[in-house]
Amino acid sequence: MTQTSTNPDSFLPLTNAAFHILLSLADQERHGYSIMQEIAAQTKGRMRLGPGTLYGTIKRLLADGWIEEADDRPDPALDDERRRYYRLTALGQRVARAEAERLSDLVLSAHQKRLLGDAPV
Amino acid sequence: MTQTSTNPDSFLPLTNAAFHILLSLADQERHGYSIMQEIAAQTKGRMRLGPGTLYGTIKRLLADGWIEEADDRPDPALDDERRRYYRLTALGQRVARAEAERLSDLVLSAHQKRLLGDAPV
DNA sequence: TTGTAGTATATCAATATTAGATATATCCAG
DNA sequence: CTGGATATATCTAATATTGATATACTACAA
Repeated sequence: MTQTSTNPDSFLPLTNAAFHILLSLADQERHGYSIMQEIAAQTKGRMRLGPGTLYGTIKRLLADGWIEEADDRPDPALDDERRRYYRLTALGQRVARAEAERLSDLVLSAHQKRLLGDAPV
Repeated sequence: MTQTSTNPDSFLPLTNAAFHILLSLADQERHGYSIMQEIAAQTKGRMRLGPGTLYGTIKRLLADGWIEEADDRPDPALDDERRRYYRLTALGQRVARAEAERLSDLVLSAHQKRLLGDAPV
């Protein structure tokens, strides 16, 4: 039995920081500092990860096998040797999708309870 | 200046337990045990609050003024004297709505990054 | 070349949150 | 009259988060 059949639901719910980090890596590899900036930009500055939360969570995500360090580095001219790039693993992608679905259900529920406007039934 | 102008965004993000409890109270008053059952039902058993999380979080929500105890009790024939009923305060409703909007943005972002299917642009 | 703001990673202690165990007691159906 | 579900509450251990602190490199302008 391969790990592919692991049910990602058993890992939910994710912490806020963990989901934000996985989401920031969903479309491209990033290094820690870039993850931090992406989250701040994506949330219009409302969500800010301090270094403790950022690197602490990254360490945990690596240990859980949800992200991995990428060897391939960008064009050396644009690179900074200090950086450590990360990408989602297959498991990490499934966990992130499961969490996104969970949140989607929650948002739907908020519409049904009239907490949010014009409910999509 | 009344409390009505307080910016609920400053309280975000909520913990998972806190948002689930607020959401369960969005459409009706409930007592603790009923909140627990509603959350389990709403999430198809995926999210379960233990008594520690449930009553601990309720205590915190009361202290923050996001929920309050309701004096009016249902038809005595259907009631159970042990129960303590809660309802959202005006502030609690605004906080819950702000959090729901935050989650809605996250879900949108997940669609845009192709983590979830058929993105609503 | 020197300073300094920004980039980049990392750890630590204090605080907050959660889960599960334990406790106590009531309600209700059989 | 008894057992299982209902109902609230607290405690401890495990986890998670925050902000401070630390270190060092990079880029740029004075």
